[in-house]
Amino acid sequence: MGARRRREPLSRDRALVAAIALVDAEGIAALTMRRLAADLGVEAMSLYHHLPGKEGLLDGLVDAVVAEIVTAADQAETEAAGGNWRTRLRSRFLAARAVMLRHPWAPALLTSRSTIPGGVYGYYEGILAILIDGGFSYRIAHRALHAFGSLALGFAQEVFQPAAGAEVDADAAEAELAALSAQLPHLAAMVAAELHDATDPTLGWCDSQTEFEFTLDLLFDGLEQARGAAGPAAPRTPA
Amino acid sequence: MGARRRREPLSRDRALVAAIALVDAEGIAALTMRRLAADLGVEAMSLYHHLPGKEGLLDGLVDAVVAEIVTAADQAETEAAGGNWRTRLRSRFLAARAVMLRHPWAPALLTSRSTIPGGVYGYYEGILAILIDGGFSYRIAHRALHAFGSLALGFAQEVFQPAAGAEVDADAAEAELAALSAQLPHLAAMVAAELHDATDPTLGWCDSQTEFEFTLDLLFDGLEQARGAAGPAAPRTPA
DNA sequence: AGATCAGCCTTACGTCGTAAGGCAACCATA
DNA sequence: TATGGTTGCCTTACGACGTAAGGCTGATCT
Repeated sequence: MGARRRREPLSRDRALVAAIALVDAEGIAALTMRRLAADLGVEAMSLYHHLPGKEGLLDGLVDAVVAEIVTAADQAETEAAGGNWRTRLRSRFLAARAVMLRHPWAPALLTSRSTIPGGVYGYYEGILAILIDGGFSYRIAHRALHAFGSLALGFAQEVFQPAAGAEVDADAAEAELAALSAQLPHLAAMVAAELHDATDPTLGWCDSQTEFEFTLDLLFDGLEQARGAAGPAAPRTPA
Repeated sequence: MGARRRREPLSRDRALVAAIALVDAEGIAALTMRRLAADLGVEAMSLYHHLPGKEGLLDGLVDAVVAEIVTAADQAETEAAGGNWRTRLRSRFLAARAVMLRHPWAPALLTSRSTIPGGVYGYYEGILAILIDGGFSYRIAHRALHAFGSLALGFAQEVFQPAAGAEVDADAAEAELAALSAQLPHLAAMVAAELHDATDPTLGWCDSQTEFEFTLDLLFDGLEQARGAAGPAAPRTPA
């Protein structure tokens, strides 16, 4: 209280909130020190009193996303309490995925960072606890963590994402694939067979909920088999 | 033959070869139009007579890597001819992985591009052919492709890569984890249990051959189960 | 010999991250 | 109330980046 300040003073938190809003709206490329400052009604260099540079800003974004994941996942698992390990892990991963869908820039940012955000340790601790509680050895649980990979944080490795805003040339891509069907018969046949509900006919056209959950179940099935054994059913093929 | 030219003329190929050499040696951040030109004994703008800008250069790098993968994978599968679908896919994926190990910058570059390199269509056609030949439906084969994700191109989704050159603080990290063991008991226990042969004790410490193959086998096991069925063993958990 | 042209260079612009230092409003103290 | 420090923001400036526009040079062709 008291007389209001001439303007709300800057702070690390205010900067991060504005940065997330900016990146959600216009993509990671729009996040510039100058632009962020402008959005805050301030000059670029003022940000340096609250953030240790651009890299620090990006680290802050990552920390924020991880925190959002942890919150969502904890809540989701609370709601799914009492289930078996599959159900509980599913709840966590799908909650994480919901966060990622809100922040499409997050996967690329996460995978580009070279420092591990502090929050993920706790997150993995939670996953690990579920696995151990589910009867897995530390050995298998460790490998399971690796196998989950980015799925644990809510996103699939979409090796080639089709760029936002290229949706209208559906029949153009279809024609292209038809032209290639001579050299790529299986691919053309598969796309033809699968093109019933998909609207975006590129190779990366369906990181849908279905694909995400299918992969998850595939891994869970494999893990279930491996739970007591030394490894997967056929860990080695003869050389 | 004839009198040697004053200097070897520039070309798209020479530029790409130099770019790959530069990036292999000093990382993707060192790849600058000016720097690349300097390596070629030329001015930056000269590159624009052979390449359509920086993005085009990166596209060229991606195409080159994909071509290398395709070559290696084709050869590997030839050597493994006659095997079952698992063996043949394994050969391809492990060959791709060998390529990635030669170009550590490739995964990040691949996942950051928004256009699909032309060569991957043929690559996926080959994988698809193996799956169909192995008795899978187009439906399951399609989902398998998604499930493989980046594994098909030879790299695991290493969400947090520990930055090159941070190897010496092994016991520092160990001490840190020991300090955290109170709050992260399972994680600490797992690391302690698994820290027999690993030398780089961070969360991302082991994208080793073992983890890669384990994940692969996990997926193969799951797929084997799903081959005739409509999906994984327990595709849905009760809501 | 003169014209054409590919290949390379020079110069310059706008944008980026950020180092260095200035200035004005606030607070505690006397 | 005067004073001196501190905090918070701004101004200016530098070097690096990608690249647009246009100039020069030497090989090739008629």
